[in-house]
Amino acid sequence: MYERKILPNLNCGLDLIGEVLYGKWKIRLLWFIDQGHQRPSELQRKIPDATRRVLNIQLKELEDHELITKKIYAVVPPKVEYSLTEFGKTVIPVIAALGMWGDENEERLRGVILKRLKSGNG
Amino acid sequence: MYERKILPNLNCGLDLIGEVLYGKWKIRLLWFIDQGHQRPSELQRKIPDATRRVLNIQLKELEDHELITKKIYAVVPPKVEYSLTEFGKTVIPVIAALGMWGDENEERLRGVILKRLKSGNG
DNA sequence: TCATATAGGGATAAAATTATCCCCTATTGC
DNA sequence: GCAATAGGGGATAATTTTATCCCTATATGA
Repeated sequence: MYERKILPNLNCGLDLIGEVLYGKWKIRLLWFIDQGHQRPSELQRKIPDATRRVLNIQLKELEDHELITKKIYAVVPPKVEYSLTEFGKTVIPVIAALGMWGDENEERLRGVILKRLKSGNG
Repeated sequence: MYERKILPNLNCGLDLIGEVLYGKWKIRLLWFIDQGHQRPSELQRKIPDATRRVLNIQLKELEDHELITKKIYAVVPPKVEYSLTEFGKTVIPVIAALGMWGDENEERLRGVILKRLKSGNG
C-alpha cells in the first residue's frame, strides 16, 4: 500500500471531514449505499466511470473510517453488503446539502466549469 | 499550465460542487475571505501550511469559477483584495455544514483517521 | 468445456495535484 | 546601495491519487 510522506492537518472540523470524504468516489458511494444499493456490483453499475479496483479501495477507507460496515456472506458466488453505520448516517444530510447546492446552481456551475476547461488550463 | 487529459463528470449536483470546491485549500480560502481576511498576505498567514504559489493558483480557480472577485489597487506596494461574489456567498452555509459536522465529531474523526494512518496505509 | 456472475487484490502506469526553488515589479526607509 | 514590503509567476520536483492490467476462487447454465 501507499504510505503517506506528508501527514495531513487535523486541526479543525474542515480538515477532519476532508480526510474522510476526500476521494473521487466516496461521496457517491455513501450516497448510493444510503439509497439502498448495498452490493459492490450494484455500486459499480451506479458508478460506471470508476473501476472496481478504485471502488474497493475507497470502500475500504470508508470502512476504516467507520462510516460503513461490510458484511460478507459465506455463500457461492460471494455476496457482500455494505451499510452505513449510525455514524455514517449522520453525514448524509451534509452530503445532501452539497448536492442540493450543486443542483440549484447546475447551469451556472456547468457554465463556469466548462468555460475554464476550454480556456486552456484545467 | 496543466491541461487535463481526462474530462471531469458533470452529471449531477455533487459532481458540479466537487469541481469547484475540490482543492486542498479552497474551502479554507472561501471561509477566511468570508471572515474578512481579503488580502493575499492575510490569507497566507491564516493558512501557513500552503505556499503562496498554491494559494494564488487556487484563488485564480475560485475566481474563474465566479465564487470570488479580485480587486487590484493601483498603488505601490501593490494591494489586492478578494471578496466573495453573491454566488460565492451562497456556498458558505454549505461549508459551514461541513465544518459543523467535523467539529461535532472531532474526537471520533481524529481517532479513526490516526488509527488508519498508523496501521500502515494512508 | 467455456463463458458468466460474484468478489477480491498485486503490480505498475498514468494523471493530477502540491510543493519547492528561484526570479520579477516598484517604492520607502535606512 | 540594500533590505523590506506587497504582489506575482515560470520551471520542475515530489507527492498523492486514479487507472490499467492481469491474476485468484466457485458454482451455474449453455
